Amino acid sequence: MKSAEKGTILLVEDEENLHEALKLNLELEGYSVTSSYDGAEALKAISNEYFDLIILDIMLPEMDGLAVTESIRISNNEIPILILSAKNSSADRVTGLKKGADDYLTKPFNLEELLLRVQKLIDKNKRLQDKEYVGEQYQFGSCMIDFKAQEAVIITGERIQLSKKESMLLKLLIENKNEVVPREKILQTVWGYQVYPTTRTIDNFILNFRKYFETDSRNPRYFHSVRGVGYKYAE
Amino acid sequence: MKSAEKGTILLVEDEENLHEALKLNLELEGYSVTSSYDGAEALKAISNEYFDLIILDIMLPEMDGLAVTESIRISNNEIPILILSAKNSSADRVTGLKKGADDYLTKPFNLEELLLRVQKLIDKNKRLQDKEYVGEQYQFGSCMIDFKAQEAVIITGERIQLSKKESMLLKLLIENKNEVVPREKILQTVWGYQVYPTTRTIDNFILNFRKYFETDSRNPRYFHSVRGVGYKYAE
DNA sequence: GTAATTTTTAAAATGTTGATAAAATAGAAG
DNA sequence: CTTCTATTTTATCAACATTTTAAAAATTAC
Repeated sequence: MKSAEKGTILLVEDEENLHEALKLNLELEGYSVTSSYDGAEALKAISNEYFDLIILDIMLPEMDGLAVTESIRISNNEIPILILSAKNSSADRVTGLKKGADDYLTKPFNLEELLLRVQKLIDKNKRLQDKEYVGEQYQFGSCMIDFKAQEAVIITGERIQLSKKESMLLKLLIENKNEVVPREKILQTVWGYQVYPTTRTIDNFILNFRKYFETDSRNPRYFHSVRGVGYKYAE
Repeated sequence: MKSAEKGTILLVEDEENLHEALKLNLELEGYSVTSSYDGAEALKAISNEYFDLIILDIMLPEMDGLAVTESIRISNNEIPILILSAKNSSADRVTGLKKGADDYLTKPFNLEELLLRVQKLIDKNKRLQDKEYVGEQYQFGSCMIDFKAQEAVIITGERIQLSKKESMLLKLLIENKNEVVPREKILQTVWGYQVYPTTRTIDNFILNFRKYFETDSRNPRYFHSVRGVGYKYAE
């Protein structure tokens, strides 16, 4: 079954093995993938269906990827296009970008890089379209944190205005959830210090987090200290 | 003289020749370019100026480009970042993208390609910025604002003539409702300043809004200040 | 003359420090 | 293996310093 939660992708690639491999991996990531094997087919699919992204091989039988790109842009469709190409000359990349591609990857490519770029393109475009897009919120337990509003909302309805540094530290810990973030790393990233002789400032912030978010601040469930190293946010 | 029409760029690159060459070419394209030569300097610039894009070399003295990227993203700044790097392993690109870079170019790069990617990043972001379209009228609480007529009508029937800047600031805050709008961004959008060394002008405008629209201006319900960052309109 | 900006002082919020308490850890001794 | 002790590290608190904003008045620009 297709899950379209993360977005829908049109994959245009004529080489069967690569096609299947890509499709599998994209679907594993949660995208819904539709297949095309040549340019004409792709254009047809685009005119009938909505996609969040097109992954387009440049070397296609009959109508090549650049022509497809051009055609899409001429019809005033702003769908993000990621071009795959065996060529790695910058002249080719320039041509691709000029014709209206949004990104350009050279074969052979790293799968993780492809997936990252795919996600970036889709996210950015979703935000362009969705007015009520919420990507900067994080929920755990009975708390919801809105980084854009820089506030935390407890399920009870209580709102806590976070200070800038609180928000930064919180984000850092959450982005590294289930990993210990060393004190030095915290100081470097949030405070911008290179070295600091020892300070109790971080402890105070954690203290506050526990007061805000923990039911039993003596027995923290989310904000753990790791002696000798730093702190860890865990689910 | 700098022209900022096409956008403002912070260029962070320690190698002087490359720095100058890039700067020159970007300026020829019509961008306004500000220079930084190390990471700390860059972070400082970002915190008190507004930019449309950062071009960031990854190899910098002391604090490297990745650390800078991470710091920027942790502080909830969504400015587009284009990373320049001498390394061309996909592992490095993956790291860069993961930390929050938007694009990644490998040195030596084709100038035309750089310029194309720069423009793409800026264009896309500019479109992202005009969020939710706020029509000519907007209502909240017991107030109705008519941006076209530049006036606010309270339910009591009282009419307040808004000045041009009041109207612009109001619109900016409402367009970004429930999000903190940093002072630099306000100055950039409403006043057209890229940098202004401490002014209390914005405060006074907010002060007026609170007088106009809040029942208890000491405990604002709509126009909140977020210390060290900016202001937020919340519903 | 109105709107916009700057200046000024007061007030408030935030972040830091340092002291002490509490807890965790390691090592020694039983 | 347990217990005890010494040592290190973190928790907690309250006082303090610093930074930032509120608010009003004064000045400038249009």
